[in-house]
Amino acid sequence: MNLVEQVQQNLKEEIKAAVLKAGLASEDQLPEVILEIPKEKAHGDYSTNMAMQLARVAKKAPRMIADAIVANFDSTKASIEKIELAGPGFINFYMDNSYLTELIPSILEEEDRYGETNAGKGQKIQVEFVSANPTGDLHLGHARGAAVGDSLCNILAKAGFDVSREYYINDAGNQINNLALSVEARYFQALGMEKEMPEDGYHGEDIIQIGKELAAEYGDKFVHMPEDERFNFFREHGLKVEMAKLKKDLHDFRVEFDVWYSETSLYHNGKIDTALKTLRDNGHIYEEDGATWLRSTPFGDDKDRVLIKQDGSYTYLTPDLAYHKDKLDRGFEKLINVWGADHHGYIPRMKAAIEALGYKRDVLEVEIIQLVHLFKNGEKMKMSKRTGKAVTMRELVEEVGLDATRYFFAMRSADTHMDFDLDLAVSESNDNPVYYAQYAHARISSILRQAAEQGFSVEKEVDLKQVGSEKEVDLLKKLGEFPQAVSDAALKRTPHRIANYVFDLASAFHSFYNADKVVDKEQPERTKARLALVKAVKITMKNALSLIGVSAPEKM
RNA sequence: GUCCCAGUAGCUCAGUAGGAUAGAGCAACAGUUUCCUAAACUGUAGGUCGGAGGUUCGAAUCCUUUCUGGGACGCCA
Repeated sequence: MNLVEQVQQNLKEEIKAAVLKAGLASEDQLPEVILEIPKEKAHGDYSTNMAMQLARVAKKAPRMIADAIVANFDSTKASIEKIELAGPGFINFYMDNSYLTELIPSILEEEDRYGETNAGKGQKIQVEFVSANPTGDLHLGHARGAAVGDSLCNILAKAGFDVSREYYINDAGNQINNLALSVEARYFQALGMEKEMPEDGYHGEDIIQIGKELAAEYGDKFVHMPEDERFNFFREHGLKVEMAKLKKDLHDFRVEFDVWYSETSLYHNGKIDTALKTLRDNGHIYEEDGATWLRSTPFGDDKDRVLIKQDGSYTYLTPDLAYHKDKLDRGFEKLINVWGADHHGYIPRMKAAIEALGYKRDVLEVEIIQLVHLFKNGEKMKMSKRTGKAVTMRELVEEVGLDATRYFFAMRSADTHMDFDLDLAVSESNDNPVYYAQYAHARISSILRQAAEQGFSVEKEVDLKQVGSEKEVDLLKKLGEFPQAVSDAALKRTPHRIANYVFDLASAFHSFYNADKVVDKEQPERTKARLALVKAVKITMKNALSLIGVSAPEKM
């Protein structure tokens, strides 16, 4: 438990004690003590609505209850400077904030580890994200999914979850056949021969490129090859090239996976059969119209789902549910799937399948990534995978820059539609929030460099009484909130909160910077204390930025 | 037609498990540099939280209904 949590814990205990002492409620009637940080500074550092919560139990007016609580409150045990009653019955606590300075040495000590919490209690959690078909370039929507998924994983890990990041490769099924036929067509075309693209072919630039490369390397070697042999080659080759490209693009986007899970492997290792057997044993399968169905409606699905089609092949759901069974068999207690908005309707189906397999439906959580609209010169840009004119993730990063792209995706809550303003993201002006945060880090680096030139060094043991100006206290409070922000973002699966935190911290720092001078030869003791403070900010900023995949530059 | 998501300042978005006078950035307006990076800071102005009912001490938040925008409703993946 860190310092701030400790102080909050003490305060909660004392509130509880006061309520009991005042005889307002018995131990088992006592609601959980809710502490909040008031928006308004004038309302103190913390406030509680305990008096209002107790109104029903104690059958008294909230103000009277609040009076009784305050009268029985022992201020000496909880770093309280003053208590006030306000509004309908809020109790506002003004802290003796000198304890906050203790944060400085503790952050300097923890360094990279600062912000780690035990909110996840080591729970084994698996996050599946991106999982785009290897049939073309990653585009805008995938980029958002990748940024959100990766940030979420970073945050979960920081908050004490045991996280595995996985990518489900759809390397089986129709789309891969279409990939093979598309590559084949582009290959023939590269040789100057007529060949039609398949009906559901992939028209991306990348497939044209593969065709050209094959033509250049092998000439017309494949033209004369038996058709099925040729098909197999194009299939394998297309898959190989697409996967390599996918992995590289994601790596360049600062996204790494622990497991790349092949759909095809489920066909070969019998896991689909096992899953089907389980469903059959549980009595959730029936045959009709020459197909095999999952009776999913009892588990909240709109209609039952086909698992094995008339032609004997599986639907998309079948290997996917086998994959999810495998995840659970591997011991994960919680599964998070990060899906695009177009898969929204797939959720009840998957949850039903999980329940039919004998697990609790709540082990699966789905985070939906809403659509991204790209704006340039105030105009909305169209995207379509079919025509191949989509803006790819690579193009986006090349144009906008990696840090700005990651930050822009991280700063919005994932389940709302997003307008991505290209002009703003590209601009290196004060309009751009990415640089605002990075600039704080660069500024601190600059201060530390100059302090070093003047003979100062950052020490852990400093005279903490030197720290106490209004801006310093604000900054310290922000620093202290970081672990809580991490826990919160993790438990609520809301990575954008970390981006908000980054912004708030930067704001608190810039404000401090303009009010208080750090390096001052006339005041060596205060300088040392402020250097330590500023170094703590630098550490925290870097830690927070890294959670959302944004770099922390020393210079700008 | 059914289901899901969204609707908050001119624009883009927050809003912490129902709390106090709903916040921030940009845009607008007015200021700050003999001083560690002005990619910064300080201040002013800007709102019927889509509309209407309801639940209670108290609602942007929960419930019902309605309007608007987007998405999903395959033996596609």
